[in-house]
Amino acid sequence: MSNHYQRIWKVAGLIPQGCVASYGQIADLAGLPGRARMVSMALKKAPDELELPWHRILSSSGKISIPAGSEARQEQINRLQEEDVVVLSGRVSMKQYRWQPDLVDLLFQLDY
DNA sequence: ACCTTGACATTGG
DNA sequence: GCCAATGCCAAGG
Repeated sequence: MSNHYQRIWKVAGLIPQGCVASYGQIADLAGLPGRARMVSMALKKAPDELELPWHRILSSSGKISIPAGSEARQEQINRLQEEDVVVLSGRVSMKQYRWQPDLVDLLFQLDY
């Protein structure tokens, strides 16, 4: 598996409960600017045992990106609401919940 | 190697 | 805020 996935998984795993991030934001933090779509792929391929908080990752507009009708979509909504994140019409207010990590801490966390 | 697909982002109307 | 057009790029056929 490419080390890009590893980096994405690592960053995604650091999103605190009650917060959300966009695919693009995770890509940026993983040192992969412009590759938001790779984040979605990496999440789909992530081993279950990593227990990544995939539900905290949304489109940049705050909309849930999982297609309607999918079972995972409702699961994402449920998980967010369990963390007291308000979801209205399949959307979360990025303004209120966006993760704003301390970049220095992040570097330590990622072993750079 | 070529073409299509997508759990994306940005821009312009 | 919604939508369409564009750009993007790894995966899978």
